[in-house]
Amino acid sequence: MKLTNKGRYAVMAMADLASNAKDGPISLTEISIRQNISLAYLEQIFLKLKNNKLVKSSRGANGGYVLEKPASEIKLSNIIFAVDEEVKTLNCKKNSKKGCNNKTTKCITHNLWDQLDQHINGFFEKVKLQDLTKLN
Amino acid sequence: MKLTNKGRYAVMAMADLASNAKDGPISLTEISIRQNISLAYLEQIFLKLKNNKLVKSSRGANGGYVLEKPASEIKLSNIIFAVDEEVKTLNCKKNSKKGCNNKTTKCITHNLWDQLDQHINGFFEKVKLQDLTKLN
DNA sequence: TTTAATTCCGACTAAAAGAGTAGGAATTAA
DNA sequence: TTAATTCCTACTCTTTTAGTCGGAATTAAA
Repeated sequence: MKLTNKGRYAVMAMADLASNAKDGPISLTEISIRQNISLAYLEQIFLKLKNNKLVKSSRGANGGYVLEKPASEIKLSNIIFAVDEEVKTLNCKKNSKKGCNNKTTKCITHNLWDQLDQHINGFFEKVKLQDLTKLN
Repeated sequence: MKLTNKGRYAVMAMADLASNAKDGPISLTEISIRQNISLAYLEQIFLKLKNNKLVKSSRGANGGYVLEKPASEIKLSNIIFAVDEEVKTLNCKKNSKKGCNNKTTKCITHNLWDQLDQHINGFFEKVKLQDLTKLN
């Protein structure tokens, strides 16, 4: 599975965006200071968030980002997926015609890991960006 | 969180041990062949499993391993924990006196990641080694 | 029209973790 | 005595993570 700082930062930044919404867009500089994440790193992350249609940008002075949709409609899975590309624990060879571990059959744990994936994904599917502010 | 090949291999090996139980102990060579995991790697893994009292060893020729407890009493969390040392997704600074990201407060996602940890751990707590054979 | 603030973009790098190898010592059944 | 086996430590190669860096493009405001 991939659940790294980058994924966490993305969630933090999106939550920041949601809870500090104001009239115009919010600049990464602001978020960088509030969340203590390097600006350059945030830029990388927001590029992906933007490509995944989670935020809209305006360039130039006073530019920045806003959420593309209401926070109630953004699932955490969307965010994680956007920056980490996959939420999968399954390390079995996926694309090989053969089964796991290059044997002809699925390994004993194959279904188990599948279930775990569903379990974790389910968690991130359930929680919306909006819910985050309530957790604190 | 750490959910790596090593953890998966450990579960596979333990399941192998459970389902191929016979009169005497089972050697790592056997498991290595059946599960297609390198012998040297298995040795590393079983060292930890043994230290965590999940298996018993007998040395010398015809030696090998047996489960220390019935498969119905071994939780997957025990196995994962034994080889991966921790099941934690939380990347926030843990031991620092300060909060996450060196700020004085917990980060927005702190509780969220805590919940996720519990969610995943709950999954591994529920499943027993014995249950694995039924999944296939 | 200039300047400063900002997003955009690709390339680069250092550190850590993952995945496994290698070599040999100790033990024990046959 | 020998072969099979666990035990143990150290090493190495590769991939991933977690950023940094430099500069181009854009735009509001002075």
